[in-house]
Amino acid sequence: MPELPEVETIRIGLSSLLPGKKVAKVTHDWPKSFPNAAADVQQFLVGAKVTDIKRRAKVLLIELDSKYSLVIHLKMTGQLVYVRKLKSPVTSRQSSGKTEDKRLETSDSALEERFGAGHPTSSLIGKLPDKSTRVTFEFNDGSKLFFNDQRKFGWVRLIPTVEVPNIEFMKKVGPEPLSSEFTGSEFASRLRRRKNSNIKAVLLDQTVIAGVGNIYADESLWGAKIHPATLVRNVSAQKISTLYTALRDVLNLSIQKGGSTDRNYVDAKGKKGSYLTFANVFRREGKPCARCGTTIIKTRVAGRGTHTCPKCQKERL
DNA sequence: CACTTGACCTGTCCGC
DNA sequence: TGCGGACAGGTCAAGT
Repeated sequence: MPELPEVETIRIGLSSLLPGKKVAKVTHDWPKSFPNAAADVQQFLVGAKVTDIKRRAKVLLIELDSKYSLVIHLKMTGQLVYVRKLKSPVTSRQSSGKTEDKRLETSDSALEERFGAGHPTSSLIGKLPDKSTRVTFEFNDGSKLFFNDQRKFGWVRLIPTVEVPNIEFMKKVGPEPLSSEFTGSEFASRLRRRKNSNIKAVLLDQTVIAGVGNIYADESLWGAKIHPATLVRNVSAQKISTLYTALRDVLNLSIQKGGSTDRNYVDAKGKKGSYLTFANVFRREGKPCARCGTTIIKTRVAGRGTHTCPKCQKERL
């Protein structure tokens, strides 16, 4: 579920938390989640300082002063949650100097200050690590970054920063839809390469456009009043132009709202995103369309659960 | 080559 | 209540 807006929200969060911190220790429990050789981790990660956090498509890049980068894909259920050590350990009557208070402070307390306990924007995160924690990065100040991934589809790689553009995914991934160089005409010409596919499958294809997943495909198609199963060759130039704008609008709005939390997604501080309260079709089956009041339905297109307004988005194959 | 489907995983929900 | 199966949906490999 982390799509472009969710990964971008995490990037923004980590950018205010990690740069300058030095990696002290790394542990992991699931080899596929972080397959790098232990020797590389020791040589290029432990002791390295974070210099910058970047994003390309749905991939997060944590750059290090060792000239290596952590390349992270959250796939469906991945989370990157940063927690710092409690500033003032709870006082204990036990003999001093024996056991340090090792509890970590998630952002729950700050959230509860703002919203109250149990508020819908409160954290999904309990005590960390938990059973979904795959990799733990510990920094020299005692703070930690947890890579959690219930379904184990996500991964972390440590590779030389100069090699990042050469990995297979980076070589074939399409342009960033929110980049200022990404024009409506480029959008149209890239879509047209796949004229015999349905338009939803093409939006989801990362080699066509980067970063769009199921949520924003459905939302943008509703915005442009296009049925997701429509073959690209049957979509008018006018509609594609409308879709270009609708897609950028929903991505921008979602970044503003901290992304979409459907099930697992949380930002770098463990906080949910609120975009779905603004969504027009995604997870709104059975509810009225905001434009015409017709009941939103859920079907299957391109192998995915697909949400549409049957009146606004006429099927036209 | 263009395009579609299955595999990778675990947790949750639904029907019997 | 327990149990099997469908479902969630990003990406790559394998299929048509």
